Amino acid sequence: MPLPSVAKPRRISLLSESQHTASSLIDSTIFASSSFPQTQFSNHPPNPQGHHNSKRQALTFPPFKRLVGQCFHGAPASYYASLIQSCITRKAIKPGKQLHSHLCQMGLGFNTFLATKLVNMYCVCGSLWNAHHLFDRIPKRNLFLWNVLIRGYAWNGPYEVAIALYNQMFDCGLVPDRYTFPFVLKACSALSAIEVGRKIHERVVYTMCETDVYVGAALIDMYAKCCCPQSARRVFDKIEERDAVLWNSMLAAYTQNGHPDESLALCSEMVLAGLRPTEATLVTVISASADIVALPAGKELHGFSLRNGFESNDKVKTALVDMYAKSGSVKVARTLFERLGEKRVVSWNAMITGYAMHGYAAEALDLFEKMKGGGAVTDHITFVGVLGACSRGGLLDKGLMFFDFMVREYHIEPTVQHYTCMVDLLGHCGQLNKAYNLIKEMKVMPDSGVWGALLNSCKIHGHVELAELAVEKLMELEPDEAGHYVILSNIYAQAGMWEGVARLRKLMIDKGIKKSIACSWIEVRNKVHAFLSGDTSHPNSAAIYAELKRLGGLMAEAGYVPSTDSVFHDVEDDEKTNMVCSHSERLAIAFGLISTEPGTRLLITKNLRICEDCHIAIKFISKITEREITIRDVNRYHHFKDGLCSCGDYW
DNA sequence: GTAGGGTTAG
Repeated sequence: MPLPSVAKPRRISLLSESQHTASSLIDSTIFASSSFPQTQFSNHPPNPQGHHNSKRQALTFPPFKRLVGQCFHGAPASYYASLIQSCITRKAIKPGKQLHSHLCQMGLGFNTFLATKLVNMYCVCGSLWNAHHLFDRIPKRNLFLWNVLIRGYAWNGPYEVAIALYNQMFDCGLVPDRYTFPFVLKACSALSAIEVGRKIHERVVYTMCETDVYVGAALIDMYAKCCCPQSARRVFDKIEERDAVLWNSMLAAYTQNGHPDESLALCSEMVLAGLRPTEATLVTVISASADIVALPAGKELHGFSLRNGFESNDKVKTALVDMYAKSGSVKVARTLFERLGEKRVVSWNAMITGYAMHGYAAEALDLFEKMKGGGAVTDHITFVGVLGACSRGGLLDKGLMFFDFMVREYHIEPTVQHYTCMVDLLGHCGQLNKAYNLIKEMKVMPDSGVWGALLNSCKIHGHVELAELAVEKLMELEPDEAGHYVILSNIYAQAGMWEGVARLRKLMIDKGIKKSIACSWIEVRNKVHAFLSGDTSHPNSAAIYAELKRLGGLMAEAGYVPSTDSVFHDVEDDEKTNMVCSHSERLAIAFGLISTEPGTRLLITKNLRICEDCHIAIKFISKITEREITIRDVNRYHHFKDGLCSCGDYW
């Protein structure tokens, strides 16, 4: 925003001026100076080139000091309040501090009204130490003051202090009000502190604030961040007069907790209830449609946003880039990405990770270079995309270089996701010991994703010892997940260690662990068709199996040799279907081939990780049929594993 | 006389 061009500070009598004029004066006096750095008033971090060094600030502030010294004697508190407000609006802590010091000289430093404004000023500027220090010295603390400080901590952290202050309020005989709750609940959201959050909810009910939309939205957000969407829904249902933000909060609660279908359905209800979707509504539900890989729903939302004046909204457009990229339409995503008015880090990340997800390693890395060249801010998610691209593309040297680059140049501490990419990359390239050493060096606790990446690599390279170690860790982290046992069993089978296969099978029976049912689905002409492994319930089942058999013959001619390593997993299903491998993704592909025009791209979604043999088979099918086939895992959505997917019933 | 809530990448 360009700064106003008033050059000289005016010297006038202020006592008869309105607050608005006082505010304008301080604006023009302090902030109009062309030498004052613009970044001082923005949310951006200080310029590393040091544009606002002490010399420049010294040049800027004297006019304000003169103003303070010459004009303020006898001014009413409301006048000072408006000056502090100017500092708050511009997040200008230095003039604010000067004003604070002046008020102390005038004996107004602990005036509750003005001091509360000053505490707010320090909070808004992120200087919680100053805010708290002043708070401690104010003799008469009212509820308003407590709320201001709690809000400061809820915005800036440490969040625990916001909760501690909330508890201290009671000791001082104060009762929280409808303003207190959203602040303290925000701190609970940040900490995922569900127990504290529930206690606060009890207090909300006790103080009859449950139907307030602001409190309600904060409660919904708290339950959403604590992975309790059902509790969020109960709050939502109790509020009769709902505004758009309340609806948006509930939509986000569903989207964030892996219920994109519920989010889309609720959005329809919102429109039927007569509410106009806002930017946040669209961003949330477009994100939901990306998670569900429901391209028709996503396209519909794209159309809706165009018709309702969001065509030039960059946040909505970024959500669309993400949706198209995740759905495999990377070209459409790129076109939209290029049309963005301002490319923010989120937009770059959506495009880079979209490329990485679908194996376009060169495009992802090329875009990353463009991002760096344009001087865009880079964050840890950018590197999840970059390292993911290297991992998918088998680019070992580049992956190692970027990992090093991220730590040394960008000072980004690697997260568990970065390590997962690196273990996957090293492991796939056969450097299993290096992958294991990297896990041992990790500063963060390795999760099931990291050990799973190592286990998968062990399967590819037949490394029994490390696979046993990885499964041992995975059994601790996810004791009921059948997939880990199955993979180890297959590794034993590959190595001819049949006693190991038998031992694992017994272990699974003893523990009562059943393997998850793999489900894949494909959308053809606006209808979703879902398939289970070995499924024969589809009306076109006979034609699907005939197509699979035909493909099997063509693939054999093209040199495809089915892998025999998956004995534990596959033989039972395949015996039922005359030895045609009928994994769910292959059924979905066969159905897609007989139901769509030649040349149509096929997008299959799968709820479990695709096996290596199907990976190879799909490459053959793609080559033979000249079709682009994309498989997307959505295995993070647990509800797909609960048997909800049956043919055609999903919608 | 001062204050409040939601959304965007793997």
